[in-house]
Amino acid sequence: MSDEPPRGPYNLRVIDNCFGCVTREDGLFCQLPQTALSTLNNLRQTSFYPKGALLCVEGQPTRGLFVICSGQAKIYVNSEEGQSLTLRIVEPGEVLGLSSLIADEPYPVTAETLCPSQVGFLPRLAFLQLMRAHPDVSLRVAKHLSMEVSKAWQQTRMLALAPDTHAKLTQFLFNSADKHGQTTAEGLRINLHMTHEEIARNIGASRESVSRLLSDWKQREVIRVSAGTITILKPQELRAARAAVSAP
Amino acid sequence: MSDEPPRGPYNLRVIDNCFGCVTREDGLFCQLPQTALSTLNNLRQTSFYPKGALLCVEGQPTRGLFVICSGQAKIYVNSEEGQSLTLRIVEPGEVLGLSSLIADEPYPVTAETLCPSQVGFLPRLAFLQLMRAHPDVSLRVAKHLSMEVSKAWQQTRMLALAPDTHAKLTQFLFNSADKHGQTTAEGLRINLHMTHEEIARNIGASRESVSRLLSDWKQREVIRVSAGTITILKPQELRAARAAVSAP
DNA sequence: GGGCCGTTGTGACGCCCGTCACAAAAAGAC
DNA sequence: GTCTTTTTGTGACGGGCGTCACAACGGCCC
Repeated sequence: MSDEPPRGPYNLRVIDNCFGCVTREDGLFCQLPQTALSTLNNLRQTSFYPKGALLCVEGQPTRGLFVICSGQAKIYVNSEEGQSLTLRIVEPGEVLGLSSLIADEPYPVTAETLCPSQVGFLPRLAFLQLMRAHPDVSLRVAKHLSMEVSKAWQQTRMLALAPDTHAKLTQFLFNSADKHGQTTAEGLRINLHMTHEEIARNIGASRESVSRLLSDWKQREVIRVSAGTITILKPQELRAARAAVSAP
Repeated sequence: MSDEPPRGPYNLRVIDNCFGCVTREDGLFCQLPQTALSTLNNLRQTSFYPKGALLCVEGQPTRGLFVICSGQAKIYVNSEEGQSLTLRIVEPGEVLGLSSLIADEPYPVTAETLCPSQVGFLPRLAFLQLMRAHPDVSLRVAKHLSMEVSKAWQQTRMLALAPDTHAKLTQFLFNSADKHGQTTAEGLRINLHMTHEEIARNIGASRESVSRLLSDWKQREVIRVSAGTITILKPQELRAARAAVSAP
């Protein structure tokens, strides 16, 4: 179509200022006074990254704040043994690196784009000045960080308190459903474009365990799997899980 | 001594205002302008709790912010199966409940005093007003929350990325050493007034595993244990651990 | 000192799950 | 289409660790 707006690198739809960006109502920078938003818009630099680009690397000094305008990024940490644990997927409108920027610490995690993405960047000092100049920004930052704390504890809870892999995978599916799920006649449909390997990294388990559990559930018709989506047919049976396993 | 100040309940030394309290340089409320500190001092209520008192309970609405003036509290979460995981020990000068207050969520954790403690309390709304009135407070809150985020991720990392219990216990000892440790001629001395059971809860392991590991290390003279203190005699051997186990 | 209770030390057992190995299937590349 | 690479499905194996069980030890209060 000739009236389509021009596309940027990687054929991404370009988001060229912060004013019209209403990706999320609860984003860090949404609903700020016009003056703050305007300053913000002048400060920001925008870049386009291919899939697999590293936005920041664990241990490197915090240069600034990233805002995912479009696309997705995953944040993860690596153990000495080489295995990695995915902590969170950052969606459009969300920010990345806020806590380490303010605490003045190195990035505690690595962030990698999952698909071609447009990413805004705010240099560290500029952002700190913005915070000082606009108390509203500080308040929003505080609120945002609170949500991060809450998510972090939830994650810890999920990983450490789950009695077994089964519970973790179940939890993971329901969490994903909360984010990208939709209720259909059949059941809860989840758009999950992840390999078993990636799921395994999210819950701190091995790829084989994930495969085994999923195929077991498929056989028992608790879930249905098809190209990138998982449908939970019997949610209650999934939760009951442990009892079902010990039954004959 | 007759010139000792009078003691409060539980024979605690009473801290009766925020001005002289210099427990920590990096506390949430330290180094604030006098006006903010003064408002703060007027708002706060102080209570004394015995050992084992629950300051807040997981899932309950957030009533306000706690400040540990003296004593200690542990924060923990419970799994459905009844086992609990200790997330952190809150020391004098630190606060508790900040993130859920700002995010306007229920307390995500339970907090319990570990010994008789003096605890300050700031009601939710009063604190939010204070934040709005004093941008400095917002900034400090943001900084504080950043540190909480960083601690939370570290914890997650420790719990989920450790290959085995050995690694977790080792990590736990070195973390404790960073907090309460002192270097002596023998080695790194740690003041740990915790039972094996409590340690186990900190690292998400069973009491027996902790006992077994510690007594193994005692026999091999890697550590020395005496009434409430553990001394690490051979730090490098502790870290090497896994290799040593598979050796004949 | 004796009794009681909380803590610690250890053995036995079993199961979950991580690892290795390899085959089947699916998805791209050309 | 064929070839290659990635993803998925399963079997076998073994080790770590959680659980149960019980004994030994120590502190504390009468």
